Amino acid sequence: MDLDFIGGEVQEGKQELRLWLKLLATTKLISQELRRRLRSEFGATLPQFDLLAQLYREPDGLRLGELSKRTMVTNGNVTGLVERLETDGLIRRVTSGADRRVTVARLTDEGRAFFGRMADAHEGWIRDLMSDVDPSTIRTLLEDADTLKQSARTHLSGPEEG
Amino acid sequence: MDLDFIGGEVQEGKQELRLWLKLLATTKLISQELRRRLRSEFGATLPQFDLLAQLYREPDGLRLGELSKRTMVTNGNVTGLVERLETDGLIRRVTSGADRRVTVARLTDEGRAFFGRMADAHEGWIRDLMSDVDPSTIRTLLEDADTLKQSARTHLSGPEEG
DNA sequence: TATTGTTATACTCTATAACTATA
DNA sequence: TATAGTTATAGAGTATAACAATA
Repeated sequence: MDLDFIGGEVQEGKQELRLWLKLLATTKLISQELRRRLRSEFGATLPQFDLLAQLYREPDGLRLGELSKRTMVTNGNVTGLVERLETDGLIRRVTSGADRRVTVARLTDEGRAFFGRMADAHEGWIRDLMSDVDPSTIRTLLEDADTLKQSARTHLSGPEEG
Repeated sequence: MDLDFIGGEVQEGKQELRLWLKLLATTKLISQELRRRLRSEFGATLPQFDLLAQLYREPDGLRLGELSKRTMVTNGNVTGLVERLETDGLIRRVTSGADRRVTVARLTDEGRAFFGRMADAHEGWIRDLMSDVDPSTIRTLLEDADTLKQSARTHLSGPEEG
């Protein structure tokens, strides 16, 4: 509320805003490119890719609620996403024996193979898009982005657990 | 293409992917929070906020094509966005006298006042969400994110100019 | 009563392409 | 012919809330 200047140059409070706008523009640029390629080469969307990636790491599958948390997609919308992927034969839903309210989704063999191919291509695209950024900057960004994420998570308004 | 190890620890090629996933998760987390607050407190969406921000900086307004480039929204979709905002009385479209194909959008007085309030709140939310990140990290992130953006822009597949 | 997942709804965004009018 | 913007359309994502089955 008092003075916001450092060396008379920049308003400190504005730096956060500038950073956010930059981050938003950057991820939007990259996201659009990846979306375009995912669609044209694999007929997939980014949320679908994200959901499959979560299942790829979990051979035993995940409960839909857990999938919802990890992908940051609401329960209701996860149902829709999962349905489309199941229709495509990439994943399968199984009702748990222990607690019959619980549904577990897991990749089918076809889904696993398909995601493997897609993830390889995706990784190449990312590497290509970042090819002018040197490794030390990549590492720094990774760390700093993590710090940022933690900070944001701490200051969410909703009843998040973290 | 040869060896991908640094100190035997991490595959270098994977770091880019890790960074991307982290960035995506972070911006998604923050975006969702901002979207929630923009909607509940101002009845606005993020793309609308972005579009208004562009016009806020340009008192003389912007041609729709230019607005489309800056917001990274296609021409056709800019029309829809602009129409909603015009209906709300926040912006106005004027056909250029010189070249009658050209339409210029600019903020109304009401739109300017409204965006001013919204931007203030928005800036506060950002500052709050980033409050655990120290200023030097903010600056580093800003620079590195810019490097990343430039790299991505250079390696887009489409016929982009930059 | 609380939890898990589904259904329903309304709105917005996204992508593509065909179209109109100007130039 | 090329450009600026509009219209049309289809498909997904997003948010909210009500609901059914199960615990």
